[in-house]
Amino acid sequence: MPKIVTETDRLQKRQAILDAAAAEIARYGYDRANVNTIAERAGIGIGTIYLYFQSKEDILGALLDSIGRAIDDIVQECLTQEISWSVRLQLLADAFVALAESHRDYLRVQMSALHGVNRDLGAPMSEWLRITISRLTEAYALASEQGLVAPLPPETLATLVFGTLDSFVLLPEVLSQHTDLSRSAQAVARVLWRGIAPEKSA
Amino acid sequence: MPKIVTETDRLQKRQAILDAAAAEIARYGYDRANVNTIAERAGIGIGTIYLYFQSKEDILGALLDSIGRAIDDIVQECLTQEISWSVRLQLLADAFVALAESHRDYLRVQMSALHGVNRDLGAPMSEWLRITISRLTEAYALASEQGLVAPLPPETLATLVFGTLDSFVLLPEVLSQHTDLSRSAQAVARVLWRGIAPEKSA
Amino acid sequence: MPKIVTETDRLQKRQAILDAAAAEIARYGYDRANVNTIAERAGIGIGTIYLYFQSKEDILGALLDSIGRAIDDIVQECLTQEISWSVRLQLLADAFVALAESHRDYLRVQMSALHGVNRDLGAPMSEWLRITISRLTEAYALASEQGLVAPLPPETLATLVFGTLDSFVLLPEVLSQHTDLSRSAQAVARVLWRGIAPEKSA
Amino acid sequence: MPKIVTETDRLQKRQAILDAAAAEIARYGYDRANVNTIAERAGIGIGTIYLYFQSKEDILGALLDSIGRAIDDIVQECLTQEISWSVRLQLLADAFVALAESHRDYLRVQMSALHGVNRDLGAPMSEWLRITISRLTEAYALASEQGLVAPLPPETLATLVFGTLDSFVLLPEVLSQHTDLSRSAQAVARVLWRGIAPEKSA
DNA sequence: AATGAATGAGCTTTCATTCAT
DNA sequence: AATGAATGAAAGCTCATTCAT
Repeated sequence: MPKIVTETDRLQKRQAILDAAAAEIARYGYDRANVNTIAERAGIGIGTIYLYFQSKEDILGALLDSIGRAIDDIVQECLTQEISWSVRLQLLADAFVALAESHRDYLRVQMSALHGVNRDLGAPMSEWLRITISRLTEAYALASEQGLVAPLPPETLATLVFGTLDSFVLLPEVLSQHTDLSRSAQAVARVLWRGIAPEKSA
Repeated sequence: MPKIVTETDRLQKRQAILDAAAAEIARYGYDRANVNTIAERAGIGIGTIYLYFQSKEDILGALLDSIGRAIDDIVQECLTQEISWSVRLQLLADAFVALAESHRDYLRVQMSALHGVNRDLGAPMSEWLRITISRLTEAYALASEQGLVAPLPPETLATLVFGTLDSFVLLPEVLSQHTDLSRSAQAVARVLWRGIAPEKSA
Repeated sequence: MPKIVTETDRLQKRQAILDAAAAEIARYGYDRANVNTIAERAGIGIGTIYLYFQSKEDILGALLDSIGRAIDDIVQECLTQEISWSVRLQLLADAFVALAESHRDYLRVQMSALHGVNRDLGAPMSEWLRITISRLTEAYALASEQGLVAPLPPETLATLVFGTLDSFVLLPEVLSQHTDLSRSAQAVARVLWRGIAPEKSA
Repeated sequence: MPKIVTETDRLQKRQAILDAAAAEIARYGYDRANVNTIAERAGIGIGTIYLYFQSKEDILGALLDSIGRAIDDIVQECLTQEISWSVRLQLLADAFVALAESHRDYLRVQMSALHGVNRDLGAPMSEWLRITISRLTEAYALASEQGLVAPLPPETLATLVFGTLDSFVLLPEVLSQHTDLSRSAQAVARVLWRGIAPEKSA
């Protein structure tokens, strides 16, 4: 009779590995994150890691997939709702703050992949990024046609949204400042909205 | 009789090492950049590197110092001039584009340090960042008092400027898009200006 | 109430493990043969292997014992019969061919142990080898006394018989040649017989 | 001025590594031979091994190439000389004994590759084997046409020569017997000659 | 009796750094 | 000053074995 291991158990352990990996990679970067340490953090043996993931790179892939999907969900959710773009931006900023507070390590891993590691390792991330950006671009184009927002080249939109929103989590950490993210989010959302609001003149 | 090596020679060789290192780190990330390859690229022997730098980390430090100073120079230059903030933002964006085009590798190294590697390694960079940001913040605060721009929490300003401007170089590369940076810069500068322009007094 | 497992069941399962192990070791060599794969091939769980054998090394021991005994049986059978040495050699060669065709994997494992792995692991095999060789040597000495064969140092006999007969299976495989073993056996037996036939008394 | 390392130095060090590797592989088999131990035996650092060889497998390749070429040289030398096949066999046997005494480890490595390790690792060896065997076969066929030796299928010849000659070194070791190889060689050469001598009857 | 998830010792290989020349 | 052969710590990964079920 085999040891009974429920699917839930498996998923929990898998998640424990991912969390431990995210913490290590966030702190030391992908290359310096040590698989032994990750196992230790996750409270399991080294070999066990390789029962759940094919390789260290595979772990990174899973992390990037997870955070990439989370961000895309947020964006999708914000775009789906029938609200003004002013509110939408606010919602988006708030959701980013929430994500930053619940999954700060994951967000830092994404950043790390975006800039710090070998390009091909970041593939799972840039796939999501492309999806999310095209989602944003499409919605924005529609709103622009309806005169709800000022027209904007698509790449500018992406730059604004990702460049700005991602910087929330990051800069305060790098500068060792302790900022109130929520307050900061409101300010940024307001600036962005004023920046993209349609021209008032008739 | 020791070979006479002029100060100029030394500086040229040092610069060759830095350029080679920037290229390697930009391509592979700090950890995977190979000191042997850097030496080869720079056209010198491996041992020679260690006559100019204490360690690989020291090279990174010098790179970050160099790019950090360059950015600070740009910002300082932009803030010094007696121009409207609308023009100033445009100038700043253009200067970033110019930097991205002349020192793309250095900029990518900065990004890599900002997100991808061990916090300690990024120290030389965050020092410059702090200097530059406080310079910006101060100037902005003054402008805000004079009613030239809308009031804004300092951390929001930093987020906007760095988050947005850094994203110029980056996102197109990650998404494998070929964008016209200059055009994009103009759009972003305009949006930023509209975002921070003072409320029109009725 | 413990499950009733007949002795036959045990032996069948044991044999299944041995066959699977022989196949794996023949293909990959002892060290690279994977116990997991062996279990899978045998259609049982990994843990079960260790109910039948103490260790991987123990499995190898059993294999070597099995093939060693089989070869000794063949030699003993050939030596027991009342036939001329000319026919005896032919019989021996044919029996080797039959063994090679029915138990090729086992034979390859023996070879692997003879040359490829740690000396200690080969102990169960060299024991049988010694027995078989002394059996051969003894019979040959008797025949030599009776003038049925030319006198020969014992180690030469062993070299000839084992060196030659073992090569049947092997060389064609290594050289990726497809040979008709039976025909080859006849030729070798003839050469050997001519080689050891007694000097014709003038 | 670079450290002057002569080609001779390089070759000596390379040879030291090969000798150490041969000793380790001969004792423990390829898979269990430890690269660290090989380096230690060779009196160098671990990293140095990888300045001379690409990988562990590459070392094995060099060993097999070396012993394969040595054997081929012996066979070629024996076949080139204008002597009777009776003497030729004697010469061959003696040369094998000499090789066995000067390069026993190499010979055991060859055996190990022939039987013990994954087939593809043995590629460099079977190439030489094919060359040597076709050399032998060709020469034998010619002699056979001239009536100097009895006709024999080519694969039988290969079996006899390699199977027999290789067994010299091996069996005594496996059986832990101390044999006088030279005396044994003579006996075997004689038997082989009688076995392949042309039929006397007109 | 049977299972297979879990383990961790041990392996090969890389690469920043040193130092004799 | 300049070199590059030599080094060895440290890393990711495998797989024989155990043991709770």
